[in-house]
Amino acid sequence: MSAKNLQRTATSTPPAARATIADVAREAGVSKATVSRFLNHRETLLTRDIATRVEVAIAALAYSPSPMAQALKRGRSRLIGLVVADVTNPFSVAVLRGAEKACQESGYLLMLFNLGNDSRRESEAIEALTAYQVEGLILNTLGRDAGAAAEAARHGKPVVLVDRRHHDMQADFVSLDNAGGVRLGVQHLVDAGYRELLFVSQPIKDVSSRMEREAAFRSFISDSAADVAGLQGSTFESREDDTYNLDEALRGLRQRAGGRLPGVLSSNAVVTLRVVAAMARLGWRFGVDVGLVGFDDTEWSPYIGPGLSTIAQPTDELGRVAAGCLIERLKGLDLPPRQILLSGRLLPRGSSQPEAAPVSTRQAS
Amino acid sequence: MSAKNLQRTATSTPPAARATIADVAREAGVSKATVSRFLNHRETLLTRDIATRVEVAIAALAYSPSPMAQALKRGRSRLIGLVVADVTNPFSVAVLRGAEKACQESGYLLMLFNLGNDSRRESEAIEALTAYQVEGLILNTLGRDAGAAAEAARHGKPVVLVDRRHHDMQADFVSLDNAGGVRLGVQHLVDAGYRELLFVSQPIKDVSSRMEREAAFRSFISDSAADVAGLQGSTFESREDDTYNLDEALRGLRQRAGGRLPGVLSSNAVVTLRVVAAMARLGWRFGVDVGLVGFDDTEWSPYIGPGLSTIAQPTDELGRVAAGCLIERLKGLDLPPRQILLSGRLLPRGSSQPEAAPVSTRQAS
DNA sequence: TTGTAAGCGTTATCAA
DNA sequence: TTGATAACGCTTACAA
Repeated sequence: MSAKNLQRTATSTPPAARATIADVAREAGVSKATVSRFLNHRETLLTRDIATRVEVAIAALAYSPSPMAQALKRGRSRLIGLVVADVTNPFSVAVLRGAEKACQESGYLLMLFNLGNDSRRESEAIEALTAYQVEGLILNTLGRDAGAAAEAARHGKPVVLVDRRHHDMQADFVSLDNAGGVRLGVQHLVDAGYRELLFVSQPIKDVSSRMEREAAFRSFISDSAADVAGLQGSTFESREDDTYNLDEALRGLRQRAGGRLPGVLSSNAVVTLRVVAAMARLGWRFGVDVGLVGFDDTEWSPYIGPGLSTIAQPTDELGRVAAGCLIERLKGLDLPPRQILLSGRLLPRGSSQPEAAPVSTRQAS
Repeated sequence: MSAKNLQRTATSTPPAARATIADVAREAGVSKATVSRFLNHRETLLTRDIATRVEVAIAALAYSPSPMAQALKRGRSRLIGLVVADVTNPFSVAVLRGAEKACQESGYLLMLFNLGNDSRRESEAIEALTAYQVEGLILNTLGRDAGAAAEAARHGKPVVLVDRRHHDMQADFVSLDNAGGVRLGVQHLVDAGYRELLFVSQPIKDVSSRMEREAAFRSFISDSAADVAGLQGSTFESREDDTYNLDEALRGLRQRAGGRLPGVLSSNAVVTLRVVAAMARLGWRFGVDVGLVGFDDTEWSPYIGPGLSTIAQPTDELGRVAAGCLIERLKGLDLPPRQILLSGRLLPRGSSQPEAAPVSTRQAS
């Protein structure tokens, strides 16, 4: 037993260093190369006797290889970089969660970089992450500064985009089927009798998912105009803290509706909350005064007013699939860029029922 | 200009390798050591002439040092490990956000490991993270399997605990002032006239923050019994999906209250949501039928019923302070373990007003 | 002030 | 089948 080993088993608290491959080699009386072979090619190439000696030594020293050193040597780090535009966004968190899980299951660790909604830092993030030799990147970002991600892809690092497309980037893309989700929501509003519809989103800028949802909304309205008498639609972009214009937009909506029922489709949970706040300010009731269906189901959706109808995204699934795509690529899958669109699920609740239901019939998800 | 450099500037897409210190040395016509000195000791030790040559070469090759190699050599990785019991928990996310920000500001990157509420994987997490040479750990975990974290600390890696104490662990601890928060909440309920109080929490097990809050609740009640006529308190542990017992607990509360006002103090956002669901099932109104103050302010708190009164935790601050503590230690600060308790803030809303207020007087945070 | 060389913990290429 | 030995990209004695 080596001195190091004694230290390790002793109950005193000297800052015991991790055992290295050299320690194991010494302990087992073999060369470092042999230990390395045991680790990487286990069954093949090794005498039974030697193998067990190494095995014992490894156990005795509680040795585990240094991923850092491995990364340096192999170029592979077992690290995956995740860049999110905003960790505060519940959607991002859910993706994060799914991705982290999938990574763990495949033995990868996640390095996280949060942009805090400052899209200028995107290349900084990608830079930092690639410096650490991450093997691939999952991006839930705007891709404003296209160079950075493209650069990573050019370095041969696979990239997966989640929810937000980058303009000119050839990469796997995982997202909700936005058009389908919109159809689900709008059709539901129409079926419930709402006719004057308003699509409310955050500023659309270059966020692909918002653009797609708005486009789908517009085309649904024009496609259905013939079949559904009196169906009208318009759109509104809500800015943070600009309560005035949102209130006005809702007032306008009701006015335009006239005798018809006014309904809102909100483009995500953040917007939904703003609409909720506006309704409270106006003293209006969901369903009765204005109908609502919103993207993103949250834990609190069932408990706001009569319950908020939502289009739930399979968020965990999105994260998991994104990580899965990446890991497939890392395993060598060589395919042209894929698009994977997952379907949303409509959860109808009181906010899309024109007649107020008694409180006790609220339905949870 | 070297061949490598040409590759880099060309617009074709060969998987251009990152420039290394050797490339820079060659380009500048100096030794690797000189380049390294320029990087680490810039001002001192270098001739003006050589320094600029190196500087130019670095710029030309867009060189940046490999943190992996640096880590291997120095033992320091500029990496901080964060282990959270559950990324789904909004509190954890908020801490995550604050911590990530502080880390970024100090040039550290965060490696994330989510336990998904499986506390048995805690040592696995710490193991994985320390293998990557993280310089320190931020733990928002139960610390059931005490060995792992203690091991890390013994390896000389500073550890900061957030929100949850580990039983026998000597480490910096950052948390809400739970006792103060409870006093804030209970005093508010008492002032509003509620007399029969119930503290509802998730199963307490070994979660220190829950234990502390319950203890504070109990002692507040017994301390105030003399001054406040008819003040009574009890506690209830709510299990997931066990709606029956929660409903019963609330019914019991109202029954015990008799002519007095019944009030609930819920121990975190998760529990608050369960209480909200129970109230909906029972068809009771917040404030009027049962008063409520809950730990954790959320974006949706103002919009549930008459608005939920909450005790807001300075979550971002907690994360930032935790990371700050760690970074101080990494810079060499040598102090005995500290406890840093931050105060909560009471946000009174309709749920703690015995008389129902008109909808329009809801106050947002 | 600069260069040479050893070494951090691995893996891979060669001989043996 | 096993063992030296040379990298991987960097830092740091030690020499010059």
